[in-house]
Amino acid sequence: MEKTPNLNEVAKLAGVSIMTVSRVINNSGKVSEKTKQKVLDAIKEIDYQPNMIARSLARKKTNILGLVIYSEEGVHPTFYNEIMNGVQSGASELGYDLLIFAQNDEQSYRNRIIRSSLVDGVIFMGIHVNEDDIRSVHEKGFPYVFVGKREVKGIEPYYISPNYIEGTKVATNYLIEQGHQKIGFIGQSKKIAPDYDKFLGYKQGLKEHGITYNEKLVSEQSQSQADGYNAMKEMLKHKPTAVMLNNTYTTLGAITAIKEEGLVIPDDISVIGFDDNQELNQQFNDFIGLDLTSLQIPKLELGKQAAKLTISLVEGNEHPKANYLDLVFLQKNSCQKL
Amino acid sequence: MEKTPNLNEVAKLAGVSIMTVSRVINNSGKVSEKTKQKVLDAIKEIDYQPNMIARSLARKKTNILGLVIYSEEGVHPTFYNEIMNGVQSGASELGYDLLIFAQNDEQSYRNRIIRSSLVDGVIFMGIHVNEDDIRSVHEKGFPYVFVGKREVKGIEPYYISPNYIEGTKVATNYLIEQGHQKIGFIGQSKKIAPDYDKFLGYKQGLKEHGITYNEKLVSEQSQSQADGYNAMKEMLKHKPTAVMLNNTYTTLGAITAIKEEGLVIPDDISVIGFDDNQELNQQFNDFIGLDLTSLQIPKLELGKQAAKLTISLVEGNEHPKANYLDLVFLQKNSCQKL
DNA sequence: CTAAAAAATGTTAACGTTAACACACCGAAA
DNA sequence: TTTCGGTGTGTTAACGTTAACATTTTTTAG
Repeated sequence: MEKTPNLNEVAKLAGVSIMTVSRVINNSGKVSEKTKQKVLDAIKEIDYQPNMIARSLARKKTNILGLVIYSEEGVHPTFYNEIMNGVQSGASELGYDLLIFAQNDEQSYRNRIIRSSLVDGVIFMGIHVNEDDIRSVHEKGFPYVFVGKREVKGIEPYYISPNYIEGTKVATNYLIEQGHQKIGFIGQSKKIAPDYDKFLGYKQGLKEHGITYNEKLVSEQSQSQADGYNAMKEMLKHKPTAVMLNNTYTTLGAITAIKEEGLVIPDDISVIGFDDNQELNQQFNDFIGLDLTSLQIPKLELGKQAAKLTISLVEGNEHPKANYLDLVFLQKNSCQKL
Repeated sequence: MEKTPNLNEVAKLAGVSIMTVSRVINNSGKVSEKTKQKVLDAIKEIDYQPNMIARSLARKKTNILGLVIYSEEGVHPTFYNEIMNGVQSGASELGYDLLIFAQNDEQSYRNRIIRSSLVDGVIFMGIHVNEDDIRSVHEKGFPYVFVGKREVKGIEPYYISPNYIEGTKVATNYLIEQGHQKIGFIGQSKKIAPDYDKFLGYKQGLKEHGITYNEKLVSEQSQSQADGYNAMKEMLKHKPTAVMLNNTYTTLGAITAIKEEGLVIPDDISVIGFDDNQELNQQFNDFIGLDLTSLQIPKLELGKQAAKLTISLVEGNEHPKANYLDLVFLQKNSCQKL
């Protein structure tokens, strides 16, 4: 590997002190136009690039964000990956780089990374984030942000989350306005906070229109296609005219069940899904030739906002602890109709 | 933010010099058992963590790998994301961290990152990698590895790639052994190297068994479900008993076409797909209730190997320029039968 | 018991940058 | 003319670690 030039060599070439070069590079302090030009020429001539490590050491700031991903069985990695792309993009826009950690790292990243001055702030992603990790970071006053709504005993953490409640409420209202009265909901899981929020929004929507909540039209099964299928099979006995689902996977299962019963979407029943996995959803829509109405989670934007919030905290700004990102409710007529 | 302790404070507390502490931390040089214990106690007491930035500066090595992702229109991000997970994991296993760059970064990462001493090596991922970027890195003797087979004029780069040719050859042989003679291939694109390799393997397989290559049974359409659908529609006129496809998307399209013609998989026609997107593939299999035989791209392993190769280069080892990773050929009987 | 070798520890100077302060120099106001 | 304030530049000491060498202490061999 070729040796990279440093400030000293630039300074020598330009016939100035290294501080002057540093000032030119950082656009800080006063430098005469003439000197500036000399320095710029020298930099160009030897193709100088500032050493980020040395800079970080001197500034006590790396301009790097850590992204900790707690992936786990049963959670589809695609979901996090898409958010990660957003985080990367958001960080990049503000001149920050992104360092990735995964929970499965052998050594505890907790000390290795966060406390080793490698990153200025950290973003946590995933459901089962280790509470000790959080406490450890929190106590040091280290800037951190969660992706997704989060409660930790004794700590009020910063988080940014899609507004699931608002999303399903809007969708429910929409269905009701279309004339639906018997609207089902599949995927209410008390264990999974986002799923429970989706359920709450659904309930609120019903309430706003004075529609009585009917337990028979709600299912707790919330994970897989099989869940969606079973739930739908059962629910169809009670003749809903529309159904809302908590994610892409249950939706697939539900559709199978609906078809099996000889019902047609949207003529016999309207379906609104939740796009956890946009690519899957789209490919699937192509395949079945349906253009399902669905609630979109703006994952890219979510990631971006998470990055920006973290950076803002790093830079010492104040923010509310809870931050919500509105969902985009996609209206595709082909799939609701009474 | 709380001030983090440094070597000096540990040294003072333990009553030794900072070098002794450093030696204990790095397990280098000789330290008596007694002193070692004192130092360890001190480290524990003040919860000391080495400062990675300072260490990097002193060692002139960051133990960070850069991953540059050239994502682009038409390429499904899931594919790269899965590889990335592998890269992260492989790097982590060897004590390296991973810094992510995306092509859409405003500033040219080329100088900003790779040449700023932030990373020890870099992995390029994506089809349209900028040749100038490569040349720039290459000339400095900076360690870099491609994911995917790569040719760059005047440069012989390191790359690690799935062995597509071998994969489709094995699959073709398998089909022939099952008794198939009229085997179609969809997705031969001269523009996309992996797709062309897949085609080559198919052709080799035929040749090895003395089966005449029939142009009518090969289609160049290679991207979307629509491509797969159209190609299959056309090809079915020539009555293949089996068909091989280049990716998950074309496979979905082809299946639609097959069903439309009233044919049954695997009774009337055998199908072998290529799993670009494992999650999609699996969800899809669940949905249609078929267990398609398919060629799996070991993306996680591919990423891991890319990381390991890069690190090995960083550490000064020699390697062949081209490195192939064998595909796993999944045999699921339910989908081939004459 | 002594010299030499080996082991344990310490000192100093990097690594490449920036922060903080110091110092010239020049024009303007008193 | 003196003094002040600004502007442009330089000097020095961090930042926290490790490499290289230096020194002290302990062990071993004769």
